[in-house]
Amino acid sequence: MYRTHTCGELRSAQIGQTVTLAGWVQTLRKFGSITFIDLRDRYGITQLLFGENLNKQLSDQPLGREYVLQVKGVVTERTSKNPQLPTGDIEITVQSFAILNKAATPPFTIQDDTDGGDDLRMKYRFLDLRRPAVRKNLELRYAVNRAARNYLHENHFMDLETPFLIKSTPEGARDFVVPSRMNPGQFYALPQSPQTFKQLLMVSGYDRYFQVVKCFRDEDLRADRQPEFTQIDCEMSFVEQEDILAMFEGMVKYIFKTVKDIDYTAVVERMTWEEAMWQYGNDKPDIRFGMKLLNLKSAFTKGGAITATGELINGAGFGVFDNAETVLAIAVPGGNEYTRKQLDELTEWVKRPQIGMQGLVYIRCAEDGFKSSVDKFYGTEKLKAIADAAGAKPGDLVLVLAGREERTRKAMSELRLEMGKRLGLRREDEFKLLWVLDFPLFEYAEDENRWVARHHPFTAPKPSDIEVMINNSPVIEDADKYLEHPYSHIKANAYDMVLNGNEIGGGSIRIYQRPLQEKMFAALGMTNEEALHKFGFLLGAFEYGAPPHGGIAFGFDRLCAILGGSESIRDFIAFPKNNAGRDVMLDAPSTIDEKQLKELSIQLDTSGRDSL
RNA sequence: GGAUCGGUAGUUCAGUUGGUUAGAAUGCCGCCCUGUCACGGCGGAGGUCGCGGGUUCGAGUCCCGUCCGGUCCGCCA
Repeated sequence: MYRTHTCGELRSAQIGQTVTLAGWVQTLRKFGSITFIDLRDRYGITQLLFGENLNKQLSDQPLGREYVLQVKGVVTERTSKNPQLPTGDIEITVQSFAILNKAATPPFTIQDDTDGGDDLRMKYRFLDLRRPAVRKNLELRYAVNRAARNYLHENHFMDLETPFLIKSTPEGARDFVVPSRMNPGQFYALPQSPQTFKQLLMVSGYDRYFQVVKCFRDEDLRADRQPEFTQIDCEMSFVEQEDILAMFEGMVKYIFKTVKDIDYTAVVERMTWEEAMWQYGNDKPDIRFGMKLLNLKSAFTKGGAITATGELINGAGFGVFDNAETVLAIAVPGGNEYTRKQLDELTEWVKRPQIGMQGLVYIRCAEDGFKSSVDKFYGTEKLKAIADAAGAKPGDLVLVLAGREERTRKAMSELRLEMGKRLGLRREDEFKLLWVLDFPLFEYAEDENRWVARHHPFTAPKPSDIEVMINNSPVIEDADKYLEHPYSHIKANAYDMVLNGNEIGGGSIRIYQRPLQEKMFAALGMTNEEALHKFGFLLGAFEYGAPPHGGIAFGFDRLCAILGGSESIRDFIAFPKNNAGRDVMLDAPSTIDEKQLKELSIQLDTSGRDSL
């Protein structure tokens, strides 16, 4: 037996017991004739004491950090206890030991505040994973996984596996493809999600399905985006949107309770997509704080939300604002304190290429008046009108951006988040859920002059919009006036779950009737033949009694990262890829040899590349 | 495809307007130490300043190119 206990479990209750431990050497502290060793495993650290009798034997052989050590000894009360360690009241007085394996000096220290950079950590990920901080993340991941499974199991969902080698249907993200040796010149694709399979399972009568499943998308990476990632993928039959929302806010609340011991008793807020875009400039608003966007000049929704004061402003000789397509403002609470230098810095911030604004107008609102960057142009009256319209109180700072609609809205959304961050309003330990509902079904793709599915092509329109879809041709006669096409107003029976400004889940009620699904494919510009070739199996299945159904998929990695208080999902994945989609430990992807290529009937086009 | 920040000892970093032998901390090696737990003390080894080119009497420092990494935009139904 290698061990009787782990390195994390012994307490003063076990004093006097003879135990055997095995683990890794965290540190050695030598004092001439005695030596302390901290022995580490997954469960914790236990101090070992090597007395005079063993010290010579210990010094006679090489022993260093990360050596694998087995010791037998007696649990002893420490003369000086360490309150920082759960096992700090005791130590093991070692009677005999064995070095189970040597270890080279690790390139970085195995501790929470490691001295290793990301690149190095990824190259030696197996060492990085020994660090308690990383281990905690993976433990959290497992806890979330387990909680989700428990909840879904209790609610009669069945975990069913779906294939990874499937058919490429490029619509949306790029597919990863896998060549088929037995079918020369043909390729499988790795699934971007098990979407069609779970719908087929509904047709088959497995009315509650789930899977914690890998999905693959060949797109550029981000801190919160990996080419292979994990979804909690779910589907239900005989449900309406309301049933799905109830079931899955239940799941997320259950996860909160189980994993974080948070009683999320509040009602999960809801907002339409249009409200989200209007009030936050963003389809996944962070509602932990206010600072809503105010449209001083509405081009966004037709005349809808201009306040009485706003109307006063509109077109009343406001210079740059008059010519701008959109003028947006936020009121930053307490922002009056901002110095000129800070405001200049903020102006530079919005002028960065990533934000891309020309400038930033500010109005400091003090008790005794207004001070702004546009004093030259506007009198107190107009400044007051803007401040009032933005809902600013004395002591606040009004920030105004103007320009092209889409860019300005996006920039203001970013600015709002940045200000929220600077003011400490985005607390890591505060969690706010939100459903965003009523997304548009279609998005206009300028470069192709056609409609694309905003969610995916299996999403059902709102029942009230089905007629509009069936009775109108998808053809866009005048590209400039796509907004006037009836299709641009069709709403989807789709929903996103947003947590602290991150989309953690998204889904929809699906189309389950062949004619509507065919109409959808046609609306996306597919010919009948194409539709049959790509999705004939699904259309066929819909002929054999497909039940009404819908579902949702949660971004598992992202959910874990947010619950763990991190922006990056990499530390919640045991073996992640780097920015360029590489596994630096394996050095993958890599070339394959001629023989493999030949078997796969693949010829590389090396023209225009450096020869290898 | 684009923007931006970074690359100097095993590691994390500092390195001034271009100027003598490129530093610190930590890690590593050796010696000393019986109560440490970030142990301590003394000593030591350790550098292709990412790579290539250029400017200069002289380049870690300036310029050009390139590679690698981080973050972001585009992209991600």
